[in-house]
Amino acid sequence: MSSTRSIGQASTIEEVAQLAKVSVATVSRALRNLPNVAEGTRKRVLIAAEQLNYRPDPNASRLATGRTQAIGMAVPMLGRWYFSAVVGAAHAVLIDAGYDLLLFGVATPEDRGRFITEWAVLGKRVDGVILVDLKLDPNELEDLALAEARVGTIGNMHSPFSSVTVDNRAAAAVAVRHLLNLGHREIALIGHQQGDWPFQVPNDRHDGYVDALREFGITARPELQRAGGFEIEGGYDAMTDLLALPNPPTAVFSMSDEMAFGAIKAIRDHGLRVPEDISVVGFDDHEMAKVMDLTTIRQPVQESGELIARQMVTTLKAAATGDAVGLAPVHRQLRTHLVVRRTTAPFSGARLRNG
Amino acid sequence: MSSTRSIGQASTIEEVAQLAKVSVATVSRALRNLPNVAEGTRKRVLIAAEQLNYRPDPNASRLATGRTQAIGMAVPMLGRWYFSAVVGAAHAVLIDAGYDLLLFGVATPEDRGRFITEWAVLGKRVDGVILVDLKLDPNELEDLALAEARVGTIGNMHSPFSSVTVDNRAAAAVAVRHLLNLGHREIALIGHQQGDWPFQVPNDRHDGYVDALREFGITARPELQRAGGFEIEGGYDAMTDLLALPNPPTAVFSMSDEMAFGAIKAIRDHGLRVPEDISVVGFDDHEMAKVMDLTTIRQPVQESGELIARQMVTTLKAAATGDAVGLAPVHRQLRTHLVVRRTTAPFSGARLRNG
DNA sequence: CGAAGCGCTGAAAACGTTTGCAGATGGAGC
DNA sequence: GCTCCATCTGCAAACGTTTTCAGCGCTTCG
Repeated sequence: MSSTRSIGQASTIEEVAQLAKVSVATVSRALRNLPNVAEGTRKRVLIAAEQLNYRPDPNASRLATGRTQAIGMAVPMLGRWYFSAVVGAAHAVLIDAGYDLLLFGVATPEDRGRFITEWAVLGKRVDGVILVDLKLDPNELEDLALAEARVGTIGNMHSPFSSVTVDNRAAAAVAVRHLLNLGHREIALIGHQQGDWPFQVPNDRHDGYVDALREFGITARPELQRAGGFEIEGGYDAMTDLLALPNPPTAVFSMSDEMAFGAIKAIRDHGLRVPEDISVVGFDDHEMAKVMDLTTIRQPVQESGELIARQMVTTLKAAATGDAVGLAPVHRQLRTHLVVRRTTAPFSGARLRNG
Repeated sequence: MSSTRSIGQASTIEEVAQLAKVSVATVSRALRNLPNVAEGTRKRVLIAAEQLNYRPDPNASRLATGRTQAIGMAVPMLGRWYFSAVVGAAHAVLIDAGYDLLLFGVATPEDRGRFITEWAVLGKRVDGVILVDLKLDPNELEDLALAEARVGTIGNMHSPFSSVTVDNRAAAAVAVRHLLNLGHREIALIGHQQGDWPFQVPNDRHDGYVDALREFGITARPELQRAGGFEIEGGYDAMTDLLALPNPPTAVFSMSDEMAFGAIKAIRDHGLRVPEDISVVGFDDHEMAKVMDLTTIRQPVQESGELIARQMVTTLKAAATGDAVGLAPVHRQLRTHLVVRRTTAPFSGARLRNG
């Protein structure tokens, strides 16, 4: 009985060949279901392989073929819900298609550079790379193109590579417009990043915020815009600062639900109520948004991960078969929509004042 | 200016050798900082390598050495906060130590088997494997041992392998005792799993729940124990069921914070208050626990990930240098503690009744 | 009956490293 | 001057696959 599941030593294709009384070439062909091997032979090989519990050494394959059957995923902030959700969804698709998934955390622009040049392009670790919310600079784009890297992106569109995006600018505008329509005029923004920031998404959402305000004849005021680091804590701190303003905002648009959660907590800790005193709208539709009754912009997170993974798989298939048309990048823009829950309410008419 | 960062074609060790006018063997040695290469030579090689932007092909290295410089992480439910936090923490350590991180989602027992035998043991993809919350059966243990696999585990202790754990049973007992001390007697459990379940952790927490009740002379009642799938939704459903009982519980211990969040939502949707009507205590100290004011058991999630990763790195170093004592497994048990917030309160004396 | 074609198989050359072994060089000790 | 040793270097054999090319035996067709 132990014979059926005993693992034994790793065996080589050579041993399988001997046992099946064929050459290694034939074993290789038989196991990969190539044509041109007689049915009887294939069966003998399969039996021998089974008996020896043979598994081809992926490193040898990779060396011989130049293909790795692995794809890399570059992700800023692995701990954030959005990213782990995307990775989880992509993972399922990739494993299913027989690819290994290598994870690469990209916290800083330098990391990103290292990742792209050393790891992805020069280091032959993966057949393709999925970039989540990373904005590439022209040099990096060129490097990747020169290396004929297979790239898919989520969050940003880079025209030479397939992408899955949402219209962050329009979606943010929808969120802010919702607040404006409720009568709010002093609307803060949490998540704004000043200066060079290696991500595009926050910039787009910022633009949407400005757009919506402008429609109502309002110019965005810098003191109402706060960085939040896209974490709960950062949202909390940003909101705390906003509450200390002489004229605190009556509504807040947060670029991520997690920062919104922190903001809500800060508001409550301050003795104020959501939405009666301050309205809050987030972005993501985080799984906790329902629990928190958070009004937010839903974006299809899992679906994005799945789609880009699937796209990557087809791209690689096209590359393998030399199908040029299959290699053309495809860009998909998925829909978002506003989910109104209970953290937003009409402007009461009462303005808060400090000092 | 483009010359400094141009990536160019991947170059082989052969070309570096020619440029530096030495043999490939010397290049190999020089780049790996082996002794026995003259300083002048090493410099020539470094310059040549730099100039050609050379990076060794990892697959060729792996084939030649049998080492992969990669470690695999097996994780059930990639999307759950706990797991992504652990992965994130481990990732940082591993990348830093020069290892690649391969992710492997293990949703079912079959997955786990496939992972262990085919992927980790027979497939030479990784030098070591970190198992998060996976319980191995004796066969799998034996397979891994036979293959001399380097294994580290989080959540469960398997004596032949290094581990980082917490005392789930004792910690759960602390949580339930907290409720008992507040006067609660009808205490429900969310997260209980019936039948064969491939994870140990829930079983331990279940035992702790039973332990604490027994100390107070209470026998755990099956109808108060509900599975919750360790997700928000599951917690919501479980709580909804509990609320429909003729005599609903006055307090709930949830095996994870996420299920606790769902439970709280269910209680509120039912028109009841937390903690006035029902107390809730969770497990994890999820980053949202603070926002939700959830009383919970804090466990050192990031620290666990870091520690097991570090342990893996030292184990592999020991294996490489043939240091037998360094290979001995080390088991670390980290402390948990109860964080009392505001979802627990003394039993009011009023029992809820349905029907 | 010979040539051509087809289906199957095997020999051997890649793929790009690492490493055991031996050789070359030069200095120290006698 | 010779031996010995230490230091450095190169040759060539691995590592375990894939893939090209040629060859073999049969059938088919002219």
